[in-house]
Amino acid sequence: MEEVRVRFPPSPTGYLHIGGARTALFNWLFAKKHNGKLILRIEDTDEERSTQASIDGIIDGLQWLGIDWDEGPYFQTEFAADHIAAANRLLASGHAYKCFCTKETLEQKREAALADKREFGYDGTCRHLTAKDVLQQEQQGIPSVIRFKVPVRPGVLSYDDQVLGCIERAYTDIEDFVIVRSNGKPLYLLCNVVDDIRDRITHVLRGQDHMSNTTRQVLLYEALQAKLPVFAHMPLTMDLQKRKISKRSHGEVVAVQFYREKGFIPWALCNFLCLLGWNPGTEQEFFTREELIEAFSLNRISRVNSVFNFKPGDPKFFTDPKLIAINEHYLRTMDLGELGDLVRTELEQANLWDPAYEDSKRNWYLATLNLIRDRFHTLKDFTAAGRAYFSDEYDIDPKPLAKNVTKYPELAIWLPQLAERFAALAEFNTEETERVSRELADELAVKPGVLINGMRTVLTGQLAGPSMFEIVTTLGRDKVVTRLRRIEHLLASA
RNA sequence: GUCCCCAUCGUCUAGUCUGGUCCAGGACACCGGCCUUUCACGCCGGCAACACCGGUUCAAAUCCGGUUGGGGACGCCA
Repeated sequence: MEEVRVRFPPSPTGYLHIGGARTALFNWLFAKKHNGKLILRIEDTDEERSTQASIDGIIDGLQWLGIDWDEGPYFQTEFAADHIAAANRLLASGHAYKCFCTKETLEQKREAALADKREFGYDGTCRHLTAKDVLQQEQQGIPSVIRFKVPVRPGVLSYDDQVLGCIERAYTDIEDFVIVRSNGKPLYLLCNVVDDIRDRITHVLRGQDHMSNTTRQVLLYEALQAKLPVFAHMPLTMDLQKRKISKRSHGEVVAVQFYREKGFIPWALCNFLCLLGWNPGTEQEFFTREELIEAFSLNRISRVNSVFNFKPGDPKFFTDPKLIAINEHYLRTMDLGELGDLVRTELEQANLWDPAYEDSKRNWYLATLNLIRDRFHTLKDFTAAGRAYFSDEYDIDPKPLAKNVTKYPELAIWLPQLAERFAALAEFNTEETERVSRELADELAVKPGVLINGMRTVLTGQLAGPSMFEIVTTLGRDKVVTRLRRIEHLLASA
């Protein structure tokens, strides 16, 4: 059987956004599923808008997501000779012609047609120029573009889309499109096809926004006498207002980089993205890489555009809540060693990393992550809400401070008393610490919760957290005693 | 304006091809309850959808037609 070869061809005119990442992911899954190859091809023929920073950002984003490719990155501009040769072949075979209409003229015609609410495609002015006319114009030094000559045929052009089924379009609805600029540089429509033919691409999996390109490109394949790849157009990703998401109108929330900065687990993003416009046909929602590759298939891609559900300005839903939920799931269930590596990066960035976490304190490190990860949303929480586990310098959240500490001024005496009992304990474990805590509460005739919640606030700075006596034993006697003793300073400064 | 695509809970979606097992299932979100030393964990429960009209049929979310709605494309961008 023929080898499956797919490609991801981003244009380097901005960062990698989630729509592009999803396209890359689907291609990657398809390649893996069929033991095929994924080719990364940077389509940089738009010299004015392509930037090195974009190229770096895209590659960086793909690598972070774990989407690897088998060939490339190729750069489209390196194959300019192929594109020009193809254009000349089309010219020679009568599939294309030179057009001397100026941009200005065409623009005027377009505007006039638009104003009259008429069809505004190219009117074919230069299509029937004789060889003599062409020569004459060229001798006068009039610049020209090359246009593809859409065949005059009755009926419709059709291709079989793996997602949408049979797609048809009347030949008469397709205008003669430009394939080479007047400066001699070939355009996307042509370059893309020439490259796909050269790279022996068997399946073109891209967004539905390319559908009108596809009909024209089918014509190009035919004229170049190349075998048609299989096409599959996937639904687009929209915002809540059903607008196609874009960097320009949505900003960083649609950038892959944003999720990296916000502490998302790369595979969680992949898992979320693949569920946007695809489903396995079962109720499974979480997948390992192997499971997802196994489950993936083109015919389960949805035909309907999906909404990336985020509300700008809402801090709780700064991105799609389902993405947050999936991230939380992985945070809670993933292999502790792997989580340890991810959190290490966070701690290092926050200057909280202790090399001993890799050896002598390894067990403590992993046990602590396991204890606190249950209530966290992103990797950033380990250095924010979880800071007190890794540093003695942490802030007390004002909310629990008011609710659990300043509301009971006597805690300034009680907690140091508790500290002394902890210090005197023969065994510092969950049972013993709980026992003496309840004992003291009893003697003081207060509810244990007063002591316990006050303790949580002082020890961790947080309103919520794991079971108190798990926290106490995790932090260790020294830190607990020290922190409980200094409550007076805390209250004085509060 | 022209062409193309699409239409199930707030969101992601199952079910549509092969009509009956669907007074429509799951997940997220939301609401309520439970657990509890807290809670952002966990458990249990609830709310919530077949765009509309017509046709075919014993039977339609499912097939057909129309309407409406949404999206995409219409560049010497990719």
